Amino acid sequence: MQKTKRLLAIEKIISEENISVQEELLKKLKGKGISCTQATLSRNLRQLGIARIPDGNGGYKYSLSDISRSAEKSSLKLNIVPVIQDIVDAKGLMVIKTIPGNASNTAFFIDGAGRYEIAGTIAGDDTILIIPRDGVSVQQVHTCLEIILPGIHEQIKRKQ
Amino acid sequence: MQKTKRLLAIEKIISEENISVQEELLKKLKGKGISCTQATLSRNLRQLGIARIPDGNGGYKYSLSDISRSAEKSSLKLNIVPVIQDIVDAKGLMVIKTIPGNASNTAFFIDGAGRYEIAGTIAGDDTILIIPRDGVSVQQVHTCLEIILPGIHEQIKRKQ
DNA sequence: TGAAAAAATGAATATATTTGCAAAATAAAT
DNA sequence: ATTTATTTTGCAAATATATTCATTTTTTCA
Repeated sequence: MQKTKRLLAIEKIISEENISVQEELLKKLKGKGISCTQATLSRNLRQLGIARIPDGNGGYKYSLSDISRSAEKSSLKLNIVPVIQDIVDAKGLMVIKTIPGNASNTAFFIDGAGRYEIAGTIAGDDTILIIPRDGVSVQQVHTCLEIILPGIHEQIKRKQ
Repeated sequence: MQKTKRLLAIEKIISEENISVQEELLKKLKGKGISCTQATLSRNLRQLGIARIPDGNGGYKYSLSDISRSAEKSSLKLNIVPVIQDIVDAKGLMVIKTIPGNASNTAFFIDGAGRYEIAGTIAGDDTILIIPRDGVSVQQVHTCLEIILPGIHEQIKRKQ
């Protein structure tokens, strides 16, 4: 799915570089082999909650807006990451293991991020099933998880 | 000072109501007896760090961006303003007098706002020296201070 | 699978925002 | 007080962004 790929790429570029107009972002995307029109970009930015904010220096830059950022900064996240024990891909789905009793908190948090890539989650006591939206690869969901819970993959590696 | 009054009014309106386009804000201002053109408004919004962000509902609204918001919400501000006794310009610098023992808190708060206009501050017990960045006038620092600590000039006037 | 519905997209256009420049207002300096 | 420098402002024009509408693509459902 072209759109998901584009949304991810947009988020990534926005968070790494200073983009001040959409045409600029358009070119960066083209550089990554992703192309669309400015109109589509405008719509995508709105969907992602990305805003054009004053950069404090007389200019502007695109940036995740308060809402999306607050989800990102949430200290909850700090509590969530450590309870995750393992992530296994299976049948195009993703299974997350947590320490006992923590699956539903974690799933709730993941749901709360409102990511496009994730169709839904089901949580038991210590296991969460993540169902990617059709057309979204498990790899894309990994990327997405890393966005929601930075450092998560690194952390799992350490545990193993 | 017309501009300061307008900046304050803009902040207030933005934080109380949902404004989605500048013309709308222009009308609200007119209703309060403050008038300017949309061009000026655009410039003021940039100075204030106010951005047009997706409202999560398919629309847009103006909102203080993260930086200004964190400065604004701080209840610290309410404690800071009253301890300021006087502001005197001297030699292109600015000297702020506080009640005894409060200079360093206040300077810390001002530093925290991360304003471009201010190169740095030095605080004693009841006196702060504010050093404007090269090319920044004392007048600009006044405007900037009013942004960081709304109502501060009004308050000093009252004390005198 | 094939038809119907929904979602995504581009082209062109409408709307909104920003900016260059000159004039006006304000502050600084003599 | 007058002149000089700085800042602010409005106007008009330039840019940038959002939206409409028609079309294509994708999804849903029988």
